[in-house]
Amino acid sequence: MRDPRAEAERAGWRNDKGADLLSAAARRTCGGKVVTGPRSRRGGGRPTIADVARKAGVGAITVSRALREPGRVSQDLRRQIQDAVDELGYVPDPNARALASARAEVFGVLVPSLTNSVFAEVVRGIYDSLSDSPFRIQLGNTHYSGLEEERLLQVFAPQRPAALIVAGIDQTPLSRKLLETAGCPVVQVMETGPDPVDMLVGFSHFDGGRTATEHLIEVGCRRIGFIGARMDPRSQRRLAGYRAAMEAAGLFDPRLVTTTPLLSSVTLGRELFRDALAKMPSLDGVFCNNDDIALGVLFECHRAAIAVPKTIGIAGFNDLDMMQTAFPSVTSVRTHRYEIGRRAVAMALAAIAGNRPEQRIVDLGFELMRRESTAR
Amino acid sequence: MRDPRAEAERAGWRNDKGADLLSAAARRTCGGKVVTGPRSRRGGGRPTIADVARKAGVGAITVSRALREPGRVSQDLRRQIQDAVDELGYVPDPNARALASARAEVFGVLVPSLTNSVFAEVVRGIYDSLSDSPFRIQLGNTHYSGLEEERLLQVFAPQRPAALIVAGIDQTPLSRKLLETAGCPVVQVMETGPDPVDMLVGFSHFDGGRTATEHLIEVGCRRIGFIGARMDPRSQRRLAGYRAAMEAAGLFDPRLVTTTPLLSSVTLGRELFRDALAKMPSLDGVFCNNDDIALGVLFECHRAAIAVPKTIGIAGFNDLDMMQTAFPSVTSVRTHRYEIGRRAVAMALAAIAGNRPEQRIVDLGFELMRRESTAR
DNA sequence: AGGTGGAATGGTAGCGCTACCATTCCGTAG
DNA sequence: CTACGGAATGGTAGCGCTACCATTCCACCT
Repeated sequence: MRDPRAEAERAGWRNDKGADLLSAAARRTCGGKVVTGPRSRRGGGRPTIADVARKAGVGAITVSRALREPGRVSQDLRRQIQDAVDELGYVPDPNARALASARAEVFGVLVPSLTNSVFAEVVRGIYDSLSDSPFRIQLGNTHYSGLEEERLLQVFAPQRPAALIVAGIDQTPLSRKLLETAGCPVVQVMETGPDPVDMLVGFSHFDGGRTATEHLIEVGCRRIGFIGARMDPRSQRRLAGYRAAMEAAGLFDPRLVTTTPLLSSVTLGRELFRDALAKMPSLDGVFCNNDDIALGVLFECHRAAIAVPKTIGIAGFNDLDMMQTAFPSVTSVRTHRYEIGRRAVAMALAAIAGNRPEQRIVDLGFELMRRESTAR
Repeated sequence: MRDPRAEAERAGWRNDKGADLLSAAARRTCGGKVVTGPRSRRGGGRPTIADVARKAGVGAITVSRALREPGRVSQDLRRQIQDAVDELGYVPDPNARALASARAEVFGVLVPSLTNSVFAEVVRGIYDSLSDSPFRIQLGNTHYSGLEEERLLQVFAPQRPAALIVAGIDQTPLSRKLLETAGCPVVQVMETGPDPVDMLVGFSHFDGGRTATEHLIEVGCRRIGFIGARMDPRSQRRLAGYRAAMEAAGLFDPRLVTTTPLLSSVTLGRELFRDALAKMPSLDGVFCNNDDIALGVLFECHRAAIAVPKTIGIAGFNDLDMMQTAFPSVTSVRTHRYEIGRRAVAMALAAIAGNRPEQRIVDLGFELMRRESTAR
């Protein structure tokens, strides 16, 4: 199974010194002076655009054009060049291309978490939308940190990406400046707001939080707790929506709110719910910051034999698949994560192509999924 | 808030024709002949290594060395150069660097899914391990398809990545050849096996499946079903482990096995469990391909008032956080996904540095977490 | 004093591609 | 018939960096 040639190649990069000695030995000397031939192909022997041009009997630049703007090359040459490309197995070097054109075919994507399934789905939408394009994706994990976001933008910008997609609208001033001066389309995602850096696709977390809370009030809950983890700006807005609904109904009480900066998880949801109950045993509803928390609440209700929705109504946020299957099924605010990713890419591609979307701010909304957990 | 200069810059790339006209207007003519000065900085005015060299009063190559191999430059110059770098805000251009050195500071990472939290955690381990290194990450989603994996490898290879990390050991022959001839360290992850392309970090899915099944047998289950979705090679090996344990105990019956090629989800787990029960109502245990499925089974048991573990014991795979919090808590095979990502990077970095790990195959094992769902 | 070897630094020549012209060749208008 | 303009193609000169030598300088030996 093992290919000895490949093995030898691997040995090459294992130790650069070894490789140096080899090439030194292979060097020719002539009359005491060292004469070096043309530098041996560092690229590992892959064909270059010049090889294709030679084979097709045209200039290198024509090959370049045939590949990038086929319309500008006559059909005959185009076919000839394509044949040469196929025969040689030529693949353009993206690094050389980026250097020469001062523009890399890369989308920079910054998300606060790779494991939070909400962002994972946005990222999946982005990947799926770009899989047939020449664009690669450079993904960065900001860990919900503005400073980390700044750092990553400073790493991404020098690569001159074709577009940048970032989560949220609460960039630090430096991050915002980096985005503004990146010289490429920028799409902020997952939220909505009046003043995007460039383009924006998302929905209103405030409205989502308010809608879910209003629903709990409608079905007869009165002492409705808010349980939230990792209170990032989006969670804060959901909390604000909750608060607005509660205040409008004259039901708000700060003791109803239980939050933590810790990263969200089902287990943490259970613990926070226990804290909330200890603080306020008469709770008859909870709006959870997200579905992980809601699931933790649901499990604790099972464990403590608290009837859902009879004793306590539960509403979550995001509508993960499991919420419809849970027992009882859990009311949640469905958000269109995958579609946000797709839309962000579509807008960026349009801008790159020169026709920016007329609508710079796209609100994809949300949908309240009423289920058993609030059916009272 | 809006910076008009940035706005203008954006207008520039909106329409290349516009930019062309601008620069054409700025071109000087002299005696009827068009004279172009040195090509205007396409890079957008960012400082280059030559600017730093000039400022520091040294050769460009010395700056390059000071940045990449500080040990080979005297301390005086090093400081001088660092000052110039700081003052100019110089950041090396990764594209130029990759072109000149025929080696990009990029890790190529191929996973079958971005939303499956198992791979998300591997990816997180990889990102966290590389966040302080100069290496970037190029992530590819194979969608559990061998052909897609081939396609992505053909995209990645021309970029001459510093290392490749791929999920699984079941590459197609072409993919395997691409990996072998990539000329960089290759780490296969998530599984173990005798014949890696280069290096390997993972665990035995067969043993995991067998161990979970043996545990169900030990606690007294006899008619133990296997429920699995998206039967990728790893799922197949878990199934094989299940089968081995069942056959060893004289309990195997093909009607106990319920699988589907559909993508795994909690909802699908519930449906498959209903199918399994319809086929075999006397089921007294289930080993689930993964925790999503197990959760679906658990919810269906709640809904159908099937006592867990009394009537049916449930075991899952991967031990997601929620399994310990579920009610009843669910027995699962804990796998070390994050650590696999970290270890893969550590091995690749060691190989890049020239000292390949003595151990090319690392088995990180797994741990059976016995919980209420099998406490009979 | 001359030789030797190593450390520090620099010059040159590309890496593979594309921007920016220049050139050629046609069809059409004058 | 010539001038003109546009379409198709090519040549040249880099993009910003690093590999590969060459050079310098010094300590240390013989």
